[in-house]
Amino acid sequence: MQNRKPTGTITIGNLAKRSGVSVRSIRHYEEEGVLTCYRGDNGYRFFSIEAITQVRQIQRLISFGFNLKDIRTFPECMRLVEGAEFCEETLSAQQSLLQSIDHQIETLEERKYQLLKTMSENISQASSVIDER
Amino acid sequence: MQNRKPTGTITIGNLAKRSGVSVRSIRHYEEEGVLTCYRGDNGYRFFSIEAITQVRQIQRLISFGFNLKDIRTFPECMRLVEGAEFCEETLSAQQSLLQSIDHQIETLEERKYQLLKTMSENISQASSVIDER
DNA sequence: GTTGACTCTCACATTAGTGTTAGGGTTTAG
DNA sequence: CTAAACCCTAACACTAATGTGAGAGTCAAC
Repeated sequence: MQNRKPTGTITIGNLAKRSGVSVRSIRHYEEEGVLTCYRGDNGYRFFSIEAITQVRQIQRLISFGFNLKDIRTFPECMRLVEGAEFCEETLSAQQSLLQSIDHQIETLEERKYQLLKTMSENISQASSVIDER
Repeated sequence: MQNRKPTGTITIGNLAKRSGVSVRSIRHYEEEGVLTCYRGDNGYRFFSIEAITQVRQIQRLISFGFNLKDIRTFPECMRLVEGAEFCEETLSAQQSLLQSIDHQIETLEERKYQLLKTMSENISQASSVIDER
């Protein structure tokens, strides 16, 4: 059991409790290759302590609008993979992330503008829905 | 055929061409109850000319982030259903729509802020979680 | 040595809009 | 009459993350 559970590692349930992420999601992250783990000879997953921050980071990236396929391509340092040091790729990855967010904001601003336009048209037109052909 | 195709109506393919919305989507809108049509005795759907603006409006509402279930509950005037006049409900519906968009923008601004914060911190956070058990 | 708490894999459900295909009627033009 | 071009219903696929449950193995404590 000592060689089955490498020292300094935690089980999936433990990781789930500590990170606040469901066991199901963690398994999914691991299956999708955005999270690594050791496997005991009983098949159990054993995660390093760093995985706690990793899964949180993954959920943060998801909340940014990325899917797991995107995240998998990110530099390891950005995913906080253990052993990864700060790397140059992080900056450009974060910059494109920032760009993506800005783009989403722009899209929403455009929708807002269109809505306001529609609203002002409704007030002036009020009943000109008899056109079109 | 003249009584099968009521005058002033168009077929689904025609509506698709004129509105730029796929036949499949139009059928789906009709099935979901956000779009009305007549049925010929051959089972064909016949839409009024106003449906052209209606399906465009539906897609606009979808682009605002609403689903068809939401849209179905909207006042008819907001969905531009034929015969509907301007009504008071439209304004409040549009206002909550506006509020929803503003909320989404706020969320994104927060994410952007968090990202910028992360970017400025990212050197120091790799080894801040050494608490075991 | 048995029970309870874990873990594993596999697989289907959900949400929503849209694409696609199959199999079969209908209309229209030549 | 026939062929092209429409239309119909029904049903499954896709995307993506997560929930849920079955059936089975494992571990720890009493």
